[in-house]
Amino acid sequence: MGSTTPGWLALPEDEFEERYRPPRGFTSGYLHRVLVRALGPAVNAAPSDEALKRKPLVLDLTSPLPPRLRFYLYAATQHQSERQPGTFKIQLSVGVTRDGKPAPPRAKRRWFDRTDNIRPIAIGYHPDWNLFILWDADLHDLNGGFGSSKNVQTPPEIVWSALAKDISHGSRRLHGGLTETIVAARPHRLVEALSLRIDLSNESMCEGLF
DNA sequence: CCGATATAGTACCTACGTGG
DNA sequence: CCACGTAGGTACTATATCGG
Repeated sequence: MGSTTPGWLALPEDEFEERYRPPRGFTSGYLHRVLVRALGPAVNAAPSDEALKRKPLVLDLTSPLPPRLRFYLYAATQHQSERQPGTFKIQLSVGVTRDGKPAPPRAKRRWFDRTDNIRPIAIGYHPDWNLFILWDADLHDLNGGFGSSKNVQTPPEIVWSALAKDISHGSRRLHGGLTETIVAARPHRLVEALSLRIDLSNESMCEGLF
């Protein structure tokens, strides 16, 4: 795997965009490639073409990041019709069943795949603004899993802040008094954002639940 | 050419918080 | 203590893209 050096990984930004970015709608292949490019040297082995198409994307990473993470990457969208203007959201449409990980044909309830103790990362990417948003995946499937296409939202303030400062984080209140921390960052600060994300997740796990 | 799957977008419903 | 208003979350539906 490590011997593979895909051409798209080395392409200049604009050329990559021109060649790989779909005109309308965003494919997993494109989004995953953007992710890998953003992580750069932090990625140990470039995933195969097959892996790039498949939904969650498992990447081998270098220190100080965990050796492996499982990315649930979605295109982040923004609606003016939303209650709170500027709110970003992603819809979780992929998951596994409670116990194992057989593909869910039409499973009512789904969870993130935690096989091999690989931490799931719920991440959204906004193609127009080149911004990554990282949610707390653990927190979302602790509520007995999530429905068919669960929406996960982000307060605009975190996004604005990230656009201004390249990286930012904030928290939002969930029902039940839980607090979810969200990290947003531009691609070149994504590695930092990931570290921060994991740090915050560990914190909330300690203080909130047990 | 047909079918399947994923993404985008909108609407509705419920919970939480604040004010009277 | 009750009522009203706002925000968050869930679900459904439509459209587009990809694969067979």
